[in-house]
Amino acid sequence: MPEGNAVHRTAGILQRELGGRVLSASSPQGRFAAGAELLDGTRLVRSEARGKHLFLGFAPPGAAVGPEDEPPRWLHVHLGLYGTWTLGTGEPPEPVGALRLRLVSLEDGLDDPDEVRWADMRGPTACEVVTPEGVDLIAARLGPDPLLGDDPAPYVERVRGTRTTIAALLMHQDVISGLGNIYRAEALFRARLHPYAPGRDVPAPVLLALWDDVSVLMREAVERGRIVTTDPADRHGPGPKGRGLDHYVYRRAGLPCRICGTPVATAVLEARNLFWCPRCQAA
DNA sequence: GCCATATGGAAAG
DNA sequence: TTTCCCTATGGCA
Repeated sequence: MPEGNAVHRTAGILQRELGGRVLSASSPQGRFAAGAELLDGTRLVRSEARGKHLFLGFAPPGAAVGPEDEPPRWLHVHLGLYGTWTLGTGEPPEPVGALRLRLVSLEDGLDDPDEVRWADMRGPTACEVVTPEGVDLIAARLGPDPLLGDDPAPYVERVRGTRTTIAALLMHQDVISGLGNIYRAEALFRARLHPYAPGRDVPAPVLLALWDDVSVLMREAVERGRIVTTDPADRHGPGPKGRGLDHYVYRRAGLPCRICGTPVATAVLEARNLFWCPRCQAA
């Protein structure tokens, strides 16, 4: 259930665990059988993320693919809301349920069964084999990604050019890519921005500060494997168990704002739940 | 253990 | 605008 941070993290893990290896690919569920066949027996040579999209580059096992060479074939994955990767070492477990794709390392001469690596993927919204041009086509639909160190100018320009609310725009992947519902709510709170402010009314320096803020937060989350947006000084007081102190307003409807105590407000915007503090984020 | 909910987006209608 | 994908988590019994 990833926002951009989790996708970038997964890309790194897959690169580390399976990168450079020849893999078997299968679709126990059957729904990706044709695609898996195209990848079966090829080598994973690249693992990259852009926004919430994951791209795995594959090349024939014998081909010399250097850092500059473009893999001829890519697996494009978008996990959507339910999708998930599960990785492991050793003998992969018997496939259970709707297993869309299984990748298993196939190195000749490996005696140690623990050196077998596998990766299972379930429930993705998108899972397809595409050409390099196909990758470009998908990337062209995406706005700048804070985790890639992109130039934020196009994002600022898009936001400043419309009356659409800032809360809606932060979720539009063609405006800024990688943010999801948690970062939307938390970044707006940290900026003390009202979610319904029209994009054109938000000053460019404020938009740039928000960009810088999520860049740092998301980078931390890639390392940590978990989204924490509260500053340490604000991480106090009674709260739900577990991750209850990680956020300022996300999923805290009706609970007191960590800063001012006002009950956190909620509304549905473009079919997604929105959370904000009506006092700290005054109109 | 059961049940409601959801960090998303594409396809269908 | 609604439906689908069909997993994982957290709260509660």
